[in-house]
Amino acid sequence: MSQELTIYNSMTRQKEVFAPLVEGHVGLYVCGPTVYSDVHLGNCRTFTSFDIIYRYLMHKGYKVRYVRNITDVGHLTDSGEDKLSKGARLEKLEPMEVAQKYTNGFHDMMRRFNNLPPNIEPRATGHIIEQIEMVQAIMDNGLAYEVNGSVYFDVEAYNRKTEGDYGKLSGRKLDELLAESRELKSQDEKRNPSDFAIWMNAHEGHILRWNSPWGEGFPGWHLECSAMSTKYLGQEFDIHGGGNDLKFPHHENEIAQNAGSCGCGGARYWLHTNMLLMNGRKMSKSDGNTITPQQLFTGDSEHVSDSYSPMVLRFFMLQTHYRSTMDLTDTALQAAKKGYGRLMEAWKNLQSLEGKGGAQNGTVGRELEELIEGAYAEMDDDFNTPKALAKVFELVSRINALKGGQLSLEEVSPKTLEALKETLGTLLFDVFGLQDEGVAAGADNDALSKVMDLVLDLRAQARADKNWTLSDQLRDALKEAGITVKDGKDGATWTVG
RNA sequence: GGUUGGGUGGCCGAGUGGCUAGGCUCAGGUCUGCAAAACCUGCUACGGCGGUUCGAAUCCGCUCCCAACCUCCA
Repeated sequence: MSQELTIYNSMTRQKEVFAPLVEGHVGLYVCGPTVYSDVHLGNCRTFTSFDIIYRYLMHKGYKVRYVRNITDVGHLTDSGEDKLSKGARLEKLEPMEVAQKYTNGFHDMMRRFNNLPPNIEPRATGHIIEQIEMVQAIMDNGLAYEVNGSVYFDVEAYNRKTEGDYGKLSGRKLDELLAESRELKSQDEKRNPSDFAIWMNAHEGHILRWNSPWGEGFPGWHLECSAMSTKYLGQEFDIHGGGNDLKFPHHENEIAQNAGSCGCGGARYWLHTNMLLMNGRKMSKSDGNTITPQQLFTGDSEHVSDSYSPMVLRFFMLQTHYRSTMDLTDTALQAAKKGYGRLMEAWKNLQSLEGKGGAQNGTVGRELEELIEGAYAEMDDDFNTPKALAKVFELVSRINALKGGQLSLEEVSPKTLEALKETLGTLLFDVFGLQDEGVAAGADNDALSKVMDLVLDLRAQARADKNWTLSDQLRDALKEAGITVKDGKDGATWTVG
């Protein structure tokens, strides 16, 4: 499994063979949330995508340093108020309380989706000094100017110096941007509309403020990512990720700040996840086309007919490539719920199988090996989880057929079957990050297990007596209680939910 | 208007110049006391119009439509 990994680089707009700066190590930076309100589903999708990427890189044997920041200052609303300050005002809390509250909520949600924590989770407010130093470095290079205690990045000067680099990530040309934005807004302090604040003067009443060479103020949005990625991953590092909507201006400005402060390259591979849509349109809090993760878990929303657990959602995300838009609809979620259930069922079935063939595999054994290898190979192609999952489902059919007797275990060597248990388990749980929710829901509950053994014994007796009325009554009553009974060749099995 | 990415079977969703993923749904079948599950079979699609090619859903051109970004957003 030491194949080449190819990654789609947004900067070059093509797939490239991944080669880290330092052999065996990967520096991964992902733009984290601004913690001024509850996480929304789009965040969950993005961070789950990167979680799978993180997991796969580790699976490939890389030692990964995964840095994902928390933005808790500098991010302004339309009206120019800091998002954290606004939250503090509305909720009558300290800004740091707001940040902590939503950081906690964010962490909790990440855990529910079974996303691994990053190795470093730096906060913008914890890196004011680094940001001030970066502002200073940019000024020293003549690429920023101060006006009334605020410092602006001089985009035009930067673009001249780098011979037109500004906008290269998002495909924008500065002169076109200028023509556009001139009419939109006149921000008096800027020399140019496309310039952006890297340090902002704190007006009276602005709570978040720090001393700086330019007076009391606070860092501009964009700057924290440049400063913190540099601090923890270096002036040049491997992968930078984030949502598609951050390409411009956030990432474009980050690049400018990195290059503008040290003349260095920053990230070598840029990865962007695509948007989550609902019913064909972007999810947006402002226009009501939105649903919270919590609402999906409980099914309490006009947009869904059923509840969908975190793992059903994770499975749903796996079915779409991270660079494609993902359209959330009730029917699609229904399909995911079914598919996830079938996958977990097959996983359980696999555990009960023993290869009965000789050392040499028959056709079925060889197919099993090819399919699981194929699944891993798909992951090497820009983390193609939908294709990998397709291979897995071909395995599901084989596994179920072996279990059901439609395919013969004589065709599978014990060695192959044992290896499959190992490699499929690794793929499903370590790489995809799925969890078997059915287990958590009761099968490992000792008391319930014993009760169920008893009930099913009684029912088996009734069935042996051809007392169909009683056996059906038991089955129906259990169904009512949320327990599904299935009669198989070797007796009945049961599942919760 | 500019930028970026799309338009695939009933729904979702991959994908490659020819060998027609996968999930869900639906129909038929096997199995079963029944049911469920499972397995098998079927539903053979690529927005429109041209072009390149022996051959294109896949390459090129034009056109229509959609989404995101350009303003806070993963």
